[in-house]
Amino acid sequence: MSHTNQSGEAAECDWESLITTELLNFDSPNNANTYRKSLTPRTAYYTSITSLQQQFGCIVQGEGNEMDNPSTQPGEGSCLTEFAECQDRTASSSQENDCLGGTLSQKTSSEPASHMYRGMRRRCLVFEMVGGRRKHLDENSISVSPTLTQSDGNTPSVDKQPNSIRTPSDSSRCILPGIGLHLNALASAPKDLKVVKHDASIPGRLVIAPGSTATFRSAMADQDSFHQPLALATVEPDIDPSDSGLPHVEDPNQSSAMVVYDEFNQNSPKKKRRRLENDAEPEACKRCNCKKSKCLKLYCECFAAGVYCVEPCSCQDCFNKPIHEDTVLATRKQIESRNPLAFAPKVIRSADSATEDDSSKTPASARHKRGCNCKKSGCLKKYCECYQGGVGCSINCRCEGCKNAFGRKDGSIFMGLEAEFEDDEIDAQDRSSRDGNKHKAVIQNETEQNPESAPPATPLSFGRPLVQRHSFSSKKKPPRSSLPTIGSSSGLYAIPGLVKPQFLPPQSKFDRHFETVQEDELLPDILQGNRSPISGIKSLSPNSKRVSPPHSHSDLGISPGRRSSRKLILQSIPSFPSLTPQH
DNA sequence: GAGTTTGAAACT
DNA sequence: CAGTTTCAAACTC
Repeated sequence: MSHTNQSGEAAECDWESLITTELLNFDSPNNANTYRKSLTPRTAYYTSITSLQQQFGCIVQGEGNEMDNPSTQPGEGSCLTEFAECQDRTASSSQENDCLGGTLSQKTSSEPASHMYRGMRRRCLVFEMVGGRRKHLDENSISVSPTLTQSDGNTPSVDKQPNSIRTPSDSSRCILPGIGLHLNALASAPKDLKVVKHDASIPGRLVIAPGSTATFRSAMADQDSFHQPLALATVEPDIDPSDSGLPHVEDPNQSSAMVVYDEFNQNSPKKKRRRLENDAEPEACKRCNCKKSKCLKLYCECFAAGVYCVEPCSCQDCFNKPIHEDTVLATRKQIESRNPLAFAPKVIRSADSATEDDSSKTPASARHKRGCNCKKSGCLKKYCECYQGGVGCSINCRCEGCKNAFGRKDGSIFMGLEAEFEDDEIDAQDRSSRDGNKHKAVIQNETEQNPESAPPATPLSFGRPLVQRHSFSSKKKPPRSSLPTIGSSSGLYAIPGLVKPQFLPPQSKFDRHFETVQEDELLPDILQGNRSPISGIKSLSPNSKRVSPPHSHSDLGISPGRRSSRKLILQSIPSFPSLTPQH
């Protein structure tokens, strides 16, 4: 939706133009070869490209027939359909938002596997587009790998992407756009849709989503400006792959599907990095600074995020590049063999968080998968993965002296609320440190508070950025109004089930540009249908207890006993007007 | 910008 | 599984 705006069609036109141009570039044999080169072995990769092409082609041509491909894989078909609708709507320039949120949710019924993939669709309009395009390719006798197909289902919403891509003036085509979870983080956020400005420094990135079922390649076609950025975004399944029926993406192929991004980034990492830092929107992409790991270990944020290192990185001896795809994949596989969840999102968002009501956004809705092990930071600094991910600590955490503003491990689930009271306990020091981290969060608040205005906007709010979202006022502890926000952060993660927190860029980076994505958009059907108890402050459905298994109490960071208390707390909170958009 | 702190990742 | 080392981000000055 980001691309849609008040300007309505005008904007759309620009977008199309841009895309068209990029597409052409991409299509050119030379360019195509370039991209294929590194991925050639990988069907997925190829597919991705194809998808990309299709995507753009679709946009350019304005085709709406993607829909006629119901037979495609579950996620895909629906995606196409939705996408088509979105396009239509967009064309009419009237309901961009619907596209993202309404459309997706509404369409579900028509889809075969809709139930399963619904969540995915929401998150990935972009992918949907891809899917559509893919279909196209198929017609053109281009084989699409299954992997890709799956990917499509997860594709991020097109709406958002377009914006990012489209910025007319943007030199950077960073496609941050879409990104899957991981990408999200990278790409994300930063882009203020309205200001659609891309950080040139963030050329395309390869995103390898470990578990991602969907891979999206944004075509940042403009290679010139982007240094060949082919961004591929992969989205992870909202739910456990097994649940969705989607294969876990450990498949190398899938991994391979990445954005092929540039090989040009290698020069002067420091300069690049510096440039990025100074850049107005440095936050756009993740950048590492690895010196010894060759960017082939989880120490490397890029690698861990499933993306290739890019120009902005200051890494040394980096192997996390398309040219070393095989190495990357092999390493990745090795790591996964050791720990299958190594590349899985670290933050698990509980179902409830996805509630549509802003009020329902609870901080506790998401929790770190493994929990942190902080000893000295009090879980108040980004050293803490929980804190960094914008989620509260849970019983899974082994932290000491937990003061996580998003929720303490001891059970203070609802930071927002409790924070008010508990914060008192927090010494000034803690606060200051917290404030420092959240300095920019405040800005975000407005956006969150007016999700509707912003949401569509976020081209990709995907991503890590959530942290930022938890904005407390920079100067104070989290205001009540912010409570929801806190919770929402998790919501930002596109996937209700899984998110990649680790990639959340520093808050500071995101805050500014961050645009809210409605959680519900991302919320999988399952979650919606069955809201966890926590789900909603406002709405506690009878089914509230039917929480999806994955979201155990532990996930929520609440012990069974605590659950009830938490619930009470939430319920006690009527609603947060500020957070609840009134339109 | 350099140095320190921190905690995850990796290793033993 | 626990302890130690390595690593790079986060943070401080």
